[in-house]
Parts: sequence; structure tokens; C-alpha cells
Amino acid sequence: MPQVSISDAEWQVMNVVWGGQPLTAQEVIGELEDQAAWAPATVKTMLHRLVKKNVLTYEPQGNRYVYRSRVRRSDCIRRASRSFLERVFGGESAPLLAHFLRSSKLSPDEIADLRKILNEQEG
Amino acid sequence: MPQVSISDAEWQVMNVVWGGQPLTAQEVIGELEDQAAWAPATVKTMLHRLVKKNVLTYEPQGNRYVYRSRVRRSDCIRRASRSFLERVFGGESAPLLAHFLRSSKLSPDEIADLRKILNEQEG
DNA sequence: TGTAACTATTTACAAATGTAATCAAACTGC
DNA sequence: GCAGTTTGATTACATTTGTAAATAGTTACA
Repeated sequence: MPQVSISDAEWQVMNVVWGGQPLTAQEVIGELEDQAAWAPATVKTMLHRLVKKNVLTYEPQGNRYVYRSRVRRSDCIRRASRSFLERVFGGESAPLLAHFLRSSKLSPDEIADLRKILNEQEG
Repeated sequence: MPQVSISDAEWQVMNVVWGGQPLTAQEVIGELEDQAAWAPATVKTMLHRLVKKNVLTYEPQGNRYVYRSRVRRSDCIRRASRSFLERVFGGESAPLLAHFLRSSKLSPDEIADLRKILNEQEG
């Protein structure tokens, strides 16, 4: 059930959760303190909304709650990517790829990997 | 002044406008009739909001108004792409590229073009 | 020249989002 | 055992977004 959409700010929270799987609210708040300038209450709101959206679950662990994602990151990435491709590039993958290839600075290793993927796509 | 952000639905309108540059509201509505199932009033709202956001201008042409974009599509694409990269892929281009390369079906020509860009990136 | 048709402007309104404060429950140290 | 502190739950509120109806102004046909 990968249903509702994850908002911009919610993605930041999810990225943290996916990064360390079962996390307490406090841990999430700690991680985000650097990245986003959010009040702790704001992060809590995000967590609650994500629970309501069925994107997160929380269970008591000892005396605290820990949050865990119910959806795989890869699924969310797939959905968000499809939507972005549609909206901004009218569904055309090639221009999207050209854009990101041009605007990214890639290491030789990364270039090699991408080339390999391209080769696979060809077969 | 490429400032405020363009919402999801607004992108659909902008894509039409960029497609045919000076367009009347009616023309935009006509184009979108197929793609989106919007009431004409909805499209008008979009156009007005985009004007308010300084993304579109409109000038009288004959007895009707025509709408024209004030921002280049490429600029908007750049902004939206950067934001997407940041939000969904944590700013890492290589995984983004890998994802889209894998999930797209590309024609041989497109593959050749992309390979060429990769080569340029290397030099 | 009155009225219908069209076009543009204003107003509407619920849901989602960003951003948080407050209240209540529980735990902890004295 | 009580008070302060930590944590979770509830409530708040302005803005943006999606979706459109209503109204006012203008054009055009009869």
C-alpha cells in the first residue's frame, strides 16, 4: 500500500528514518537539527503525519517509541521519480537524462558505472 | 527573477504555454482538455496565479488577451531538477541517473546520444 | 439596440503543507 | 512522594494548492 504522497518536508524526515531504521523521535530531531532549521515540535508533527499517512509505524521500545518505515524507500523513489518525469519533462526520459548528465559532475568511477548500465539497456 | 515555485498543476499549464508561446486562455484550455480533466475555470485560475507569481504576462492582442511566459523553461527545469535531486536522492546525481537509466526504455539513438554526453563529461 | 454568448476578474472553499505552541502523561532525581 | 523535565498528543494557524462557481464587463448577432 504505497498510496498517499510524501511532501517535500516529509521527504527530509523519511530520508533520516530510512537511514537508521528504528529511530526515536529524539534521534530524528537530532539528525535534522543540522540539515533543517526546524523546531523539535515541527519534526514531531511530520512524524505524526507520516504515521497517519501509513508511511511510518511506531511501536514502544522500552519506555520510548521508535519509528519505522512501512514503505520501502525504493518504492517511494520510483513513485516520486515517475511523477517528476511526467511533470517537468513531459514523460520524456531522454531529455531528463541528458539534463542531469550535463549538470552533474561525475567521478570517473561513476561514469564507468553509468556506461555499464547503458550497455545493459542496449541488449 | 526566477523566484517562486511552480506547483504540480501549474506545470501542466506552463508546459502548454511554453509549447506555443503566445496563447489565449481559450487555446490553453483547449490543449489541456485532453490531458487534464479540468473545468475551463480551473485553467483560468492557474493562468491568473501564474501571472501573479510573475511567471506569465498577458497583453491584449486584438480583442483578446494572450499569455506569454516570463521565465525560460530551461530555468524552471533547472530549479525543479535541483530540488528533486536534493529531496529524493539526497543530492546524489549518480544514483538518480542510475535509477532513470534503468527504468527507462531508450531507443538506440537516444542511447548513443547519452553515451556521447557521458564522453564529454569525462574530458 | 437588446440580449445572448463569451471572456476576464473576483470570490469560494476544502485539503494539504509548513511551521509550531500548548497541554497532558510519564519518568527521574531529590 | 512531589516537582521539574522529558516525551507524546492535541490544537493552531497562515499559506499554498486543487478545484471551481459567480459575477461583471465586452462583443456580436439578431
